[in-house]
Amino acid sequence: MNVTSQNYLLTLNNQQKEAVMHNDGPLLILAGAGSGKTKVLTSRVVHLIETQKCFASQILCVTFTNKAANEMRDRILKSLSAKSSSLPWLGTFHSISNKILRKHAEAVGLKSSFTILDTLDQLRLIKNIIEAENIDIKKISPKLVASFIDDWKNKGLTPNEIKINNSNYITDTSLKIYTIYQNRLKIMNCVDFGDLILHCVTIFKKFPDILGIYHANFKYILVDEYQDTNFIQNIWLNFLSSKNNNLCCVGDDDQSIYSWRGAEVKNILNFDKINKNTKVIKLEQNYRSTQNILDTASFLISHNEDRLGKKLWSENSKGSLVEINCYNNGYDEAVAIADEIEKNLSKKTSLNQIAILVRAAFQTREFEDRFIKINLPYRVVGGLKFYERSEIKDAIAYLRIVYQQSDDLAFERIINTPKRSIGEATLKEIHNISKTSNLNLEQASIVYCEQENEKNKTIINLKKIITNFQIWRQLSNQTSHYELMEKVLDESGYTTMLLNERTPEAEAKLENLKELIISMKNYENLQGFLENISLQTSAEEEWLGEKINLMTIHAAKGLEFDVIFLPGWEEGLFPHQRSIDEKGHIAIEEERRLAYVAITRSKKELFISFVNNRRIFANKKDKEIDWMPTLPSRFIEELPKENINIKNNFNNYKEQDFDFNQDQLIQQPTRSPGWQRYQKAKNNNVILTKKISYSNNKTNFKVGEGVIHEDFGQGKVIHIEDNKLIIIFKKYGEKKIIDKFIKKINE
DNA sequence: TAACAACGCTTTTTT
DNA sequence: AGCGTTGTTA
Repeated sequence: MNVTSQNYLLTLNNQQKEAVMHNDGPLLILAGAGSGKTKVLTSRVVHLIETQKCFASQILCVTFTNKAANEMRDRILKSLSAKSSSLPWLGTFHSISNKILRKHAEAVGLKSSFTILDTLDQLRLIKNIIEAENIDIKKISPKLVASFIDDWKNKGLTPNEIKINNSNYITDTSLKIYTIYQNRLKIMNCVDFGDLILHCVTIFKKFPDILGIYHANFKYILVDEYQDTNFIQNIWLNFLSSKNNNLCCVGDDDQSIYSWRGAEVKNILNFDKINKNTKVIKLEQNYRSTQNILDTASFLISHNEDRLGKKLWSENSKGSLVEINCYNNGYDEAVAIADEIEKNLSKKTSLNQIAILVRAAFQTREFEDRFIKINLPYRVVGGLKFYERSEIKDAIAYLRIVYQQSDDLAFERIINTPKRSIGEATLKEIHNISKTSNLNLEQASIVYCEQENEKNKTIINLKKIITNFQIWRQLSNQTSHYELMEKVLDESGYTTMLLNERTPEAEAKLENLKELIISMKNYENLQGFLENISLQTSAEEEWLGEKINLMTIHAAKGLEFDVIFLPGWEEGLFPHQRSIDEKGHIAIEEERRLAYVAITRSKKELFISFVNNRRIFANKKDKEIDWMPTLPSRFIEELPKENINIKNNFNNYKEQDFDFNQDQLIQQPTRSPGWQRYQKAKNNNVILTKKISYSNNKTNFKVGEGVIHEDFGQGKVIHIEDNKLIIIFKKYGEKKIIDKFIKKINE
């Protein structure tokens, strides 16, 4: 080994170096935010290859997102001295499972050509089953069933392994649907996301010889974002690592933000207990953020009880204080943030280094509107998923049915798009034939056509499209997949349909289809394209050009920017009411971790803001705007005051008597709700958002005590922090309220 | 019976 | 604001 080949070691600190050079045996790296986690992982892979511990093809490296996988691949390949290496087993849990499952599909009763259903396909299938089984859709929604099925799969449970404890209509019906759902998937030769992992585990369990192949191949296993693995993913890992025991996991319990998807923090908390002789290395030096940002994040996360605890430190400069802003409404907030970017930041910072991170995807809209208006370029990251657009899904559905006749979901999707007079009633007939004669929908359609009057318009159209399927199927063996796509779009009438619409939307769709055809050229053939498309969340994300980044906090995980804006820190939005309702305390801790992730994305400057009135959605009918008066997020109060600077924009408006009339875009005949709220607050002495209290007063309320609140009615105290009470109200669920607005119930 | 228009209900986070 | 469901028309 020569010296130059060890360049990757030069810039590492001692802990990082120890992690990179660790030889065999289980290794757990607890890596705080910004501590060089990716660098350690990539360096370790490079180290293993350069020191000839194994070949590149013998390393299994698992990430959660394609983005992370791509970045890691780039970085590793750049550092390797032998440029010819490739990393065939670097990818997401799902993409690697896909690869494994294609090789051994028969072992679980599938054909290697199986199709991967996305969430929308999944919902459609569930809905079909609900209809076919005559279950009342009003009693149980497909979404709910889907979440049950996902939960079960995340726990590694197949339908016959499930034992329902507290049996009720919802769980029983969901289980019944789950059973049918799995059968339908098998018949259609389809899998969903959960199946990719679960089928692999089933294979590992049932076929030791197959598992042996992977034991022999995977000398080292590395896992990124380990805190977000769920039960079944962990089992998956344990199977694969059980022979060599060279499992290296990197994670941060404070950044666990996917429990709603089944992630179990206990995987990381118990790692060293389950894997004997685990070496644990903590990376606690932060290289990313300024002191102020880091302190803010650390102080906030210290409010969580359930954590391993790390002491992040940094040699970086103090930097500027974290700015806290308060605005009247979401529109003002968007205007102010756009102004800040336009006037102050765009001169010294690249727009690419600025990001606005939101709790919920819909929040980006207000910013988009503003940016369009003042002509600031932006990109929404992860927002509009290319392959989930309806026209793209339609196009792919055509290819799916051509590729695989059994794909009933694809058949149903496009059989009447464009319109061919094949309506609901016809489809129902076809379904009946399919069910009684055990045929797929295409075969059933042929039977149906023979039964019916051949002069019927519907029958003529149906015959025609099925003939087309057959012609295209022939053609798919002779022409390239992208030429086939072009032909299918033209001959099916899809292109004509869009052309006839003559709307800007239709034109955009045509453009997207062109883009699809171009991107198809990246795949070798039809099979390669269809096998991978469902796992590809976005077409080559457009990171080109100078643009402001808009995304959800979840999507920002693993990324960093010079300047971060965090709007919408309001109770109900962040922390999100729905998560509070569903899981209470545990959810608050997860929301807090989410806030921690958000803050720690920032390298230099951080702006947090909240508004007094959040617009929910516009009601078209009476053109009134629905407003929700909001309180600042409890997380605002949990920030360390010596690191933040509260800029009170609220006061400016108060001097103008808090009148919203200068707000030109929202013209309202009456006083705005914000004004009304202000008046009410003034009279009732209710908490005003401008007064952010840091008092440490102790309260004389007790946990468990019954209380009453003017607006929220009766409730019970379930948690106390200083003078702030968390109360479950009978009607409004959990809220956090300062004690002086609460009365004891018997007073 | 299919296509089109009007109504109305919902919005967390994702491979 | 966008989609699915329901109601109306051809």
